[in-house]
Amino acid sequence: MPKLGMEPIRKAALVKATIVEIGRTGSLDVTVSQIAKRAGMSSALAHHYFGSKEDMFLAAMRHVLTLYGAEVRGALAAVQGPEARLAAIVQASFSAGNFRQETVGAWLNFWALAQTVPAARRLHGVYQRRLSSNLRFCLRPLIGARAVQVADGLGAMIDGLYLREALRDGAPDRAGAAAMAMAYLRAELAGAS
Amino acid sequence: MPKLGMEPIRKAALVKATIVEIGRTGSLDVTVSQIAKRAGMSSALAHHYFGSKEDMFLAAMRHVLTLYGAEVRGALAAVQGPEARLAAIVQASFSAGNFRQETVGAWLNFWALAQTVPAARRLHGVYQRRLSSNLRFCLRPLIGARAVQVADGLGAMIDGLYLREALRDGAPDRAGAAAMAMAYLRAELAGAS
DNA sequence: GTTATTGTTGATTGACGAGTCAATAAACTT
DNA sequence: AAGTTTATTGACTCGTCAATCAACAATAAC
Repeated sequence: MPKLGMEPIRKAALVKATIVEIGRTGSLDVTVSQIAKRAGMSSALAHHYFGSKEDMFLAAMRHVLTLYGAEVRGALAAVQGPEARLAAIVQASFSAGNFRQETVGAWLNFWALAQTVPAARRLHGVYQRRLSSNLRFCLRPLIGARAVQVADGLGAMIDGLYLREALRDGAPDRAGAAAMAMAYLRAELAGAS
Repeated sequence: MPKLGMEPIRKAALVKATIVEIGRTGSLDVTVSQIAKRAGMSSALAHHYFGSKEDMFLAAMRHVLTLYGAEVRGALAAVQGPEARLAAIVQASFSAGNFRQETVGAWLNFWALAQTVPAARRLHGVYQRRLSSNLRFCLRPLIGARAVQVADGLGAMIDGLYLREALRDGAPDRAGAAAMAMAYLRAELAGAS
């Protein structure tokens, strides 16, 4: 019973299933069959829409990064003033949407993927630079030249908190992670040496 | 020409080769043959000494963690006073021995491994707790109850800096990474709210 | 010098998984 | 209604790789 216009629906389902499956098993060694099954179709169909497994991974990574970017942009649109905007970025980074077990697990594996697959590395680079630029933009009026370093530091801390979340036993601690990043920020803003 | 007493030598060679090969390819998808070849023996011999590939990975991870732990312990033995000891831990974390491309690449993949393999997760947990405990011990006399949070924060930042190192293009920046961690520390120690 | 014990490998097995293909079926086109 | 395009899958190919095995070599033990 082939309805037309399935392509976007199936692709979206596959992307979602890829993220879930990677997050669930905590590994990039998921088979196309597993993903396809979770998305409710045959592996052949998955290959039909995405040429290869790598394409599926890249689409999934792009999706995760897009969601994150959208959340940050949304949060930024709602507030004004450098401090509030910084807080918004941090909050978005640890929002309920992004900072869940499966997504964080996927992140960790995408990082590993970026080590090997050039396209993944490029993708990661784009988003890292975008975040860095956002942070610098907010920090500059507050601490001038030190903005560059603090932006890098905050970025590293956020990544580190994601990493630790992925390896934590027990429930995710969004509030704790966000508080930790904010504490760092407050400390760096206070000591304006 | 079988000389006796080969076991420890071969095992050590395999462990080293495992780390190099994982770091070089940036992935856990290295074949036993690749590792064995780099260690100068047949894959069958590798299986003879380590029962399975997973055992090889675990031994390699254990080795990396042991080296790191030894470096920290060595650095701690040389200095006294909380501030100096904290600086020593940070320095050791970014020492030339630990903070090189291939080792950092291996770390990232071990993190991914810890997501899936319980033994790897336990191993990682042990070392994370040990580091955390070391940091808290130094921080307590300086900032009291806040020591717990700052120790966690510093740990996350160090992990984050490792992560970013693994995905950086270009030469490693030990000094920069260490400076960033120290800046965080200084900021948190200064604002003793 | 015969019998373990340890070291070593080439060849083989067995499983698994990515990607292809041929076939079927429904929907749109003209 | 004949032809084209899109959707869909079961079956198949082909390669890879972890793990095993059978055999051989050298040293030690008795």
